[in-house]
Amino acid sequence: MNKVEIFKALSNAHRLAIFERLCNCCEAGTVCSLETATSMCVGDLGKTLDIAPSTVSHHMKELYRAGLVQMERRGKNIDCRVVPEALQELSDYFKQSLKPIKTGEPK
Amino acid sequence: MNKVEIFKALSNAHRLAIFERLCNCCEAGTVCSLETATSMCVGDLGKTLDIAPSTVSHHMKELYRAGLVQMERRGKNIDCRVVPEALQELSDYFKQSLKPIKTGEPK
DNA sequence: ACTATTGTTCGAAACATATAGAATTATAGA
DNA sequence: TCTATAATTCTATATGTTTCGAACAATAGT
Repeated sequence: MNKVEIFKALSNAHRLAIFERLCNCCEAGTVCSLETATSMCVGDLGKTLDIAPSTVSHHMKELYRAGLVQMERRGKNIDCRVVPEALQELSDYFKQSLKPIKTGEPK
Repeated sequence: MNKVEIFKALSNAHRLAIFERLCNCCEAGTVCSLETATSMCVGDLGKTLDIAPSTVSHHMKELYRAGLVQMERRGKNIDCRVVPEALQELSDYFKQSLKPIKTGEPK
């Protein structure tokens, strides 16, 4: 899990929007656990972003290479979903940095 | 707190190294809470990274603009330290994305 | 005041990224 | 098989980023 690649993937406004959309792809007013989370296809993810399909595709590739999303063909569409382990690891990464308590004598 | 700017700041290997060094600036074998955490000066942060001082300075500016670090002059040096609230917020950001549970009927 | 130390700012070169459009691939349905 | 839809790959261009060195600024000590 390469942190630089991950942060690079999230460092673009369009990609972050796509990523967040995938994180919140449950419809309002529904129970949405990780198991029941709906996926979204590449076309849907690009909507309202005002960028070309080829650009959306490129951004998805970056998110995929960073290990943030999974992609799987389902018919004509390609289902995209967030990799929950990545979210967990990132949450832990910052939480751990927050509490660098080590054993021993204080300075 | 602009997420894109934050991830952009962490998306470079040198800047991430500087950031992590600041997160772990307590010496091994010491108790190191946020209050007692030592700061590091710009020069120290650049050591072992093999980049010019002007480049380190530029990277610090990026981390500062993103709100990830504080900087304060102390004599000839400029003390740098991580902003703990930023770490907390980032940890929460990913944790929250991990559990997008909403009330209502399942799909 | 002079000097050494520590950082910053500026300008230029090298490198990387974002984007669109055209051509291409894969699938589903008539 | 032909057509429409969904997405990717490729190519080119415009824009941003990283980096260094030189010049500058601020501080501390002599």
